[in-house]
Amino acid sequence: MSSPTSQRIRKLPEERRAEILSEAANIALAEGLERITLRAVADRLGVRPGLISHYYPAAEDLVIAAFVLAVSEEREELFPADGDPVARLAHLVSRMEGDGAFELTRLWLNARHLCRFSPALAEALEHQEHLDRQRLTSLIEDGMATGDFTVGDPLAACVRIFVAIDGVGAYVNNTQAFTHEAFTHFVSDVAEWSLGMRAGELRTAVDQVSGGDVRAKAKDDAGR
Amino acid sequence: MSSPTSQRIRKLPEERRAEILSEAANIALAEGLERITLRAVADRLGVRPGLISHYYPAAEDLVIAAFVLAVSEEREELFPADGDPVARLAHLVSRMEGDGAFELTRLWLNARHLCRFSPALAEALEHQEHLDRQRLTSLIEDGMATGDFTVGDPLAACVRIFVAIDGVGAYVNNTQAFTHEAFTHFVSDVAEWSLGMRAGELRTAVDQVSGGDVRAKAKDDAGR
DNA sequence: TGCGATATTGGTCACTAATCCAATAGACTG
DNA sequence: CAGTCTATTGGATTAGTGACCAATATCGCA
Repeated sequence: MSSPTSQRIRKLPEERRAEILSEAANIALAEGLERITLRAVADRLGVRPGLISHYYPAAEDLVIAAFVLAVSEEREELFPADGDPVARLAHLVSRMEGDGAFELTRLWLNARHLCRFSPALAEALEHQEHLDRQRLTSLIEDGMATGDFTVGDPLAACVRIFVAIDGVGAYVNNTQAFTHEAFTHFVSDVAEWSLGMRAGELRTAVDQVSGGDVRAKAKDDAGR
Repeated sequence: MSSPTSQRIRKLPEERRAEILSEAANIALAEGLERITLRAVADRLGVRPGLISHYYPAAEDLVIAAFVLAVSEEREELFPADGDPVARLAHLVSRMEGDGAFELTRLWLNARHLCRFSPALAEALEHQEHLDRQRLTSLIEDGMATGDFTVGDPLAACVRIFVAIDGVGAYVNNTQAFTHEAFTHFVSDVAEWSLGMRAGELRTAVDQVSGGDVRAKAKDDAGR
C-alpha cells in the first residue's frame, strides 16, 4: 500500500526530538551553525522539513540548542575526572594546542560571531563560558591545594587561560597554518605564567599527554 | 520627461566605484560583512542594485574589498608615526583594551569566521594580519633599540601580543561586559610579560594615553 | 479491535538574495 | 548641436530561507 518513495517511520516524540537535535549538532560542528536549516536537518534524517518545524517552531532555538549540546559534550572530553591537576591541565592544553579540537574551536568562533545577531545565542554562549570557567577554576584550586600551582586569584588565572585559548582559536580558519613557537605554545606559556609554574613544566606534561595520545591524534588528522 | 520618482545621477566610474566600496565598508563596520548585500549598498546610495553588480560582478569581491578597506584605514589610526616606542605601544593597547575599537574588533571576529566559507577572504585576511605584524614587529624593534623592550625574538613577542588582542576580542559580542582585571588588562599584561617590561610599566603608560584621550573615548561611548 | 491523538507529509506563501539583460538617459566629443 | 558611448535602470530569473497548514498515516490506548 505504501508508495515506494516514502515510507514514513513514526517515532516517539522525545526520541525524534533528540535525533533532530543531535543531527543539528553534527551539522554545527561539521559545517557551521548557519548551515543548520530545516531542509538540511530534514535531508540528513530522511524526513520532511515540516517535521523539524514541528519540534522546533523557531529555527533559531534549534541552532542554540545544537550549539549547547555540541559544546557540552566536548566539555566532558576536555575535563577528565581522574589524574593529578597538572596532568588534567596538560590534557586540556594538549587538546587546544594540538588539532584535536579543530571543529570545536571553529564552532566557538562561529557562535561568538553569531552572538552579534542573536541575543538568545549570546546568553546561551555566556552560560557555557561560565560552566567552562567553573571547571577550570576548580581544577586550578585543586592544583593550589597540591602545591602544583601558586596563584593568588584562581579565577584570574582561569580567565587568562581561556582568553589565551580563544586567542589561538581565532586563527582556526586560516588556510596557512601558523607554526611559530610563540603561537603554537601560547596557551601553555600563558598557563605556566599565570599559574606560577616553572618554565617548561607544563609544556613537558603536555608533550607527554600528546605523545601518549599519538594514535588518537593521527586519527583526528586523517579525518581532516 | 523624467519620472518624478527616479532621477538618475551619472558619475565617473572610478568615483562611483569608490563610493560603493566606501559604503560597503561602512556597512561592514556597523552591521557586519554578511549585511553587505547589493540591495543594502544600493539603498544607502540611492541607486539600483543592478548598478552594484555592474561594478562588482561578484558580491563576494565587494565584501572582501570592504573588509580590506576598513581594516587598512583603522591600521593607520592604531599605529601612530610619532612618539617613543612605549607611547606608541601604549596607544595601540589603549585602543584595544578600551572600547575605542569596538567595531573594528567585531569586524575582525566577523571576518575570521567568514574565512571558513571563503578561501579568498581567508587569503585577504591573512595578508592584513601580515601587514599588522610587520607594523608591530617594527615598533618592537624600535623599542629594543632604545632599550625600552628586552626581548630575544621580536616576532615572537609580536605574535603573542596579537594573539592576546584576538583573545580579548573574541568576547566583543558578549552582552554582559566582562570586568575582571585579568581580562580587562590582559593585553597589557601579555605585552609587559613578552617584552620584558617591569610590571605595571606599560599599564601606567596606557592609563596616561587613555586619560589624555578621555574626550575621544567619551565620544566613542556615546556612539554605542 | 476500533478509536482518538498526533507524528508526519506535501505543498504553499512571503521573503531576501544574486545574477543577467534589454532599454534608457545622461555626459562627453567632434 | 547632434551623435555616440556607457552609466544606470527596471524587470525577469533562479535559488534559498523560515513559517504555516490541511491531509494522512501511524501509534498508543481503551
